[in-house]
Amino acid sequence: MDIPRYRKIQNMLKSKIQQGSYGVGDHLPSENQLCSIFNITRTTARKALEELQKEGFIERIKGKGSIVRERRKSLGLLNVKGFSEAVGRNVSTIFLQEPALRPWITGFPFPLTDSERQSPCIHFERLRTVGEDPVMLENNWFSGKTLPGFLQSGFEEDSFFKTLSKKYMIEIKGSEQELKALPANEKVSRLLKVKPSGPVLQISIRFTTCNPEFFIYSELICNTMKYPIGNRYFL
Amino acid sequence: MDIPRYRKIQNMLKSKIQQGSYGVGDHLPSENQLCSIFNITRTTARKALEELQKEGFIERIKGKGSIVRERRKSLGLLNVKGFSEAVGRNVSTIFLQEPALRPWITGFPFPLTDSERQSPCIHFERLRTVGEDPVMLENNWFSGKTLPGFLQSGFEEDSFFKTLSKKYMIEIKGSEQELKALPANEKVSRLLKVKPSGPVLQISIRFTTCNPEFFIYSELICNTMKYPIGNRYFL
DNA sequence: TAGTGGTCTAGACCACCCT
DNA sequence: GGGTGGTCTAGACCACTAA
Repeated sequence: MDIPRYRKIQNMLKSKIQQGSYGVGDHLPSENQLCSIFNITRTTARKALEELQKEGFIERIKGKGSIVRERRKSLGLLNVKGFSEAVGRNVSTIFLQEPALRPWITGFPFPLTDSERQSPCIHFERLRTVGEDPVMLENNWFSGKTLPGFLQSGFEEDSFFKTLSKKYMIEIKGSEQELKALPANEKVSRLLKVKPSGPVLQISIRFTTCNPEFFIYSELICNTMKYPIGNRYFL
Repeated sequence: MDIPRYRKIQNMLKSKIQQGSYGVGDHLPSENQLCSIFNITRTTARKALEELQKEGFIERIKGKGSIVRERRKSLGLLNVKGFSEAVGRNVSTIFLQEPALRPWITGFPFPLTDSERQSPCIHFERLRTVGEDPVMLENNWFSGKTLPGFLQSGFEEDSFFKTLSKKYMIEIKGSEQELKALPANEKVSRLLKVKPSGPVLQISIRFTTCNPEFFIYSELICNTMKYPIGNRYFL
């Protein structure tokens, strides 16, 4: 395998947290316990836990241990992950435009690379709802050359990011975001059930991936009145 | 000293970047060079560089080196830092309410601890401008018991966070944020020169510090039309 | 081929927390 | 006092980059 050992352990612990095997406030195995369980050194065990801390799943306290954090109810952790990892369960998604080859839009706040400009992009548009409430209008664009067969096959587990990871081995490495409060235009107002010119939050994101020439561009327009956007950061 | 060696090196490199000794695209010393310069092992050198990467100052590329990143023009890196570290130089600050003991406000999205509720808080309000443009209305609250003498003495280098660090040894360890697009009320509209009910971005933040019982609560209201809020995140 | 960052081992000492 | 995470040493092998 070329997946590092710390990442396997990190992913295993993450699934256990997401599935509820570890609840909020629970202690994960300590560094030394991980060492003996997996036959690794503390450096490797630490790395797995540090990554989980960076992702916001746990808090690490000297003398105490690694403790599962409370996940706030807001549309959280927009930093890197997609929608479904962020909120609870009663989330649904409607495709307004199915994935297809389309020209790049202009006016996006991040510059495209030369190689991206040379050919059209794959684009799709989705409306995300929580219960009965439409909450977010989401557009995604990326170079059409990098993901062969993307238009033919569907999403894995309805998740764009899981599809990238499982089918194309593309992992998100980071993101740049730009936040703007805007008045809703007619379309946004209708779809998100905001009154005309009512305030909506526009989040423009450029995701960087393990392929240094492949970026994903997203624009999220959010009705934050009922579901504010949550966000955590650790040093 | 109780400041770890990797942090000293990290801070030294950070100052050099901020002062321009290392420009965008320049290579920082490699891990091995740092080892021999400072007589440390690679673990320590790596830690210093990894922290700079987390803060968004450098990018680390296998086979190439640690390269100073471009800083975007938007009000960047709101994740953890204050205002002055984010934008360029022509930033000014007006106190609308000087620091004083005041009762806690209600309706803040983060719950206060019992110990915080028991006594009034220190609060101040500032208006931040870039050039001629008022850009952000900032309110800060924190427990009045933890920072003796705060009301008597001024800010170091006009920076709240530097004052915390230098006078009280309080370092920011992380933050939780909540983002909302709101219509401007009369006061905000007047101060930020937004039309009445025009959209503004409200960022509510709870900063966690090295003192686990001391939090700083901030509310930023931003006119994002001309200066969007920028944000970076790395895994 | 030499240099870079990424991963990993096998130890060590420390401050801090809890009992 | 025993366990936890935080820091650090002194090595090693690897994949990747650039000359």
